[in-house]
Order: sequence, then structure tokens, then C-alpha cells
Amino acid sequence: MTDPADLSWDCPVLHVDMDAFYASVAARGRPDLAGRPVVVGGGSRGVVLSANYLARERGVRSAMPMTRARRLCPRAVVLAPDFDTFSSVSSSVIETFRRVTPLVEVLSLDEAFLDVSGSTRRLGSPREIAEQVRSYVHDEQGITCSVGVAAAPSVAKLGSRLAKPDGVVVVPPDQVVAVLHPLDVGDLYGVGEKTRSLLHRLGLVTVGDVARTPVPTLQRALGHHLGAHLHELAWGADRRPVVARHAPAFFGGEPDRSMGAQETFGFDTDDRDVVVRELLRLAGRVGRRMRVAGVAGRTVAITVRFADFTTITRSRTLPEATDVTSEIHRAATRLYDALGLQRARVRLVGVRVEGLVPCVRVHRQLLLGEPERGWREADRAVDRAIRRFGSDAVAPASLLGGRATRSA
DNA sequence: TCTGGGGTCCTAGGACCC
DNA sequence: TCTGGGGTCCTAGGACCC
Repeated sequence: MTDPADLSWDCPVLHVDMDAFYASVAARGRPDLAGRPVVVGGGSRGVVLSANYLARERGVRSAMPMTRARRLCPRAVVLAPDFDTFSSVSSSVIETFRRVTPLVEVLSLDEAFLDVSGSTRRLGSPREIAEQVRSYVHDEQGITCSVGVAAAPSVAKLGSRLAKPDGVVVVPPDQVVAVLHPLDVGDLYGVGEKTRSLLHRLGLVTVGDVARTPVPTLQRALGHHLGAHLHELAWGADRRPVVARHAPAFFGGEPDRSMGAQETFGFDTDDRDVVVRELLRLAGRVGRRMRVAGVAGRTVAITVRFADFTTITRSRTLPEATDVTSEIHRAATRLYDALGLQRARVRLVGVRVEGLVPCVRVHRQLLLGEPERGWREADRAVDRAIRRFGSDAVAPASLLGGRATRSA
């Protein structure tokens, strides 16, 4: 108990964030990569998913176009992402967290909140627990993480950022204001580039500036919700409890509200047939994931991004929820055709189904008829074949040979 | 040489109903 | 006959996060 402030915390929260997670996992067991910049990403039109710290020294950042990253850091080793491995390492790390506390709120593959208020008697001060978590992760998974410790989740999250890489930052309650207020407003969770520059234009540059601005003023500038929310965050007053849950729809988790898939073409296209075939592939992917999860949805939405990067969405709500690939595809195609595009060059299309509910709650009138019943059974057969033989085994006839259009 | 893919939430306007 | 308000659903877009 080196930290007297620890004792005054009614509810200490840890935010654990893996350091350059994808890049670290991808480089594990690769001594040949030691001392080299590593970038995970790919595709001719892709972006950086993760960069290790040597690559970051050259200015490489997440979400940066790969072309730019290669220019900034020609020596970088570029690795393709392997999400199966990332997921499995992530699951192991989360199991490690659960040895410390059952109150683990998983935010993504590489970060989580841990409420350790029930663990201090057994494991020591919050700082000591943070160090234990770090050594467990390092010893068992061979990667490093950073931990922020505070009484509020939002402050703990800022702490882990300040701790990076490979460190711990504890922000006791009586130091929250001193730590928060000098930071740039862009450091607040929920403030991206647009909101940051809006606030800067208003003369609100630091978190302290936001904290000292009346809530109604913030609400006029940012909207009712965000205005009030940012004011709270600026005082470190986020008292949202840590909720034990797994982000994706795993057991016990809340079902996703929507499921979608999208894909950028290898080359922009103005060929309707190419787009409609792609919509079929995407509808198939989404439908299969919905059937695996046991959910159905009523609203089908498409996204279309044009060559100039302008992006539109169109959606239509069906009379009945569906998880049938052909129904999703039909709705998506109608939405696309309703755009009435002539020579527009399309860069990306996406399909999403929203308003998901568990299938058991969908009281389909099964008198609906044979055609629909037939499609459902066809979907099940395809799902079974894919489970047995892999996703290359089965495809609608119209997709056969279609892949060349994406990679040619 | 530009800019991925998976999501969530908020806002705002219009339709519609009470 | 005129006027108003509240609630909900639908649609489109935007911002944000990892």
C-alpha cells in the first residue's frame, strides 16, 4: 500500500490496452523481425491496421493509407492481418483479466475495463494489481500492454494512453483535474477530428477550457447530448459502472444491433452486374452470420461509395424480419437500382441488416409460403456445406468466376 | 499514391397517430 | 374549423471508435 490515495477509492477501475496489438501478435515468435519496423495491413487500396513503435517513429499511424505508410517507412515489414490468431490471443488475455476480477468489460479485441474494487483485499493496491496484470500478459502471451488506473472509466482510459507504451499511470481522484485540464480537447473520448477543430475554432483548446464552459453553450455548439457529455468528461465525472460483458455476441452478451459487410473493389466500376454480384456475396456473408447468431432483422441498408469518396446510404424496412440471403440481396439490389446510376464509378458497396432481434422472437407467419421456405432451406444447406468444406466450397452460380473482377 | 471494415450512437425532418 | 403538442417510426447523414 504505497499509495495512500488508493484507500480513498470506492471503485478503482483499470483500463488495459495492448500495445500495438496486431503488430505485436503478428511479430511474436519472429526473431528476424526484432529491431525492425512492422506494419500490419495490406491490399493495394488498404490502410494500416497496426504499426509497431519503430514504424510509428517514422510517422506511420493506424488508418493511414498503406501507400503513404510505405513511403514514410520503406524498410517496414508489412504483414497481412490474421484475425483468427488475433481473436485467440485476445480471448486468452481476457481470461487472464478474469483471474483478477469477474468484472471485465471487453471493449474490443485489444482493450478492456476491469473493476477491481473487489480485488484489492486479495491482490493489493490498484497499482499493484495493474502491475500484476501486465506481467501476466507479458509472461503468458509475449506481448506488452499499458494500464490506466482511476476512479472513472474515462479517466482510466486516458491514463492508459499516457502510460504507453508498456507502462502504468495512476490518476488518484484528487489529481484528476490537474491531469485532465492541460490536455487537448481531442484527447477526450468521443472527440474526433471534426469536433476537435470545431472546438478549437470556438477557442476551446484544452480540456480545462471545455470544463469551464457552461453546458448550454456546449450544447448549442455540439448538440444536446454531446455537449452535456463532454462537460462531464472534462471534469472526470464519468461514473458509468463497469459492466461485465463481452463486446461481440458471445454467450450471455447482448446481441448486435446490426450486422453488415462491405468491400472496396480492386478498381472502381460502373458495371451494374459487377455491383449486383458483389451485393450477392455480401448478402450471403451477412445472412450466414445472422443465421449463426440466430438473429433476423427488418431493415436492409446499402452503402455506396463513389470514386470521389462521397458515400451515401439507402435503407428500406421490410414488413417482416428476415435472415434469408436471397431476401437481403433482393432488397439491396432494389435499393441500388433505385439510385438510377448511369456512368457513376463505384468504389465500394456494403450491405447491412439493422434492427436485429433473436429469431425466436420473430413470429413469422409460416403460411408465408413455399418459395420463402425453399430459400431458407437452401440457405441452411449452404451453411452446412460451408461449415464442412470452407467458404470456397459453395457459391451461387452468378458468383463463379466473379472473383477475377475484384483482384484483376 | 490517397483514404478498410466492423460497428455504435446522435440528429433532424417528415409521416402518422392520438 | 382551426390549432397545438407529444410520441413513434422511418430514412439519411454524420461523427466517432477500434
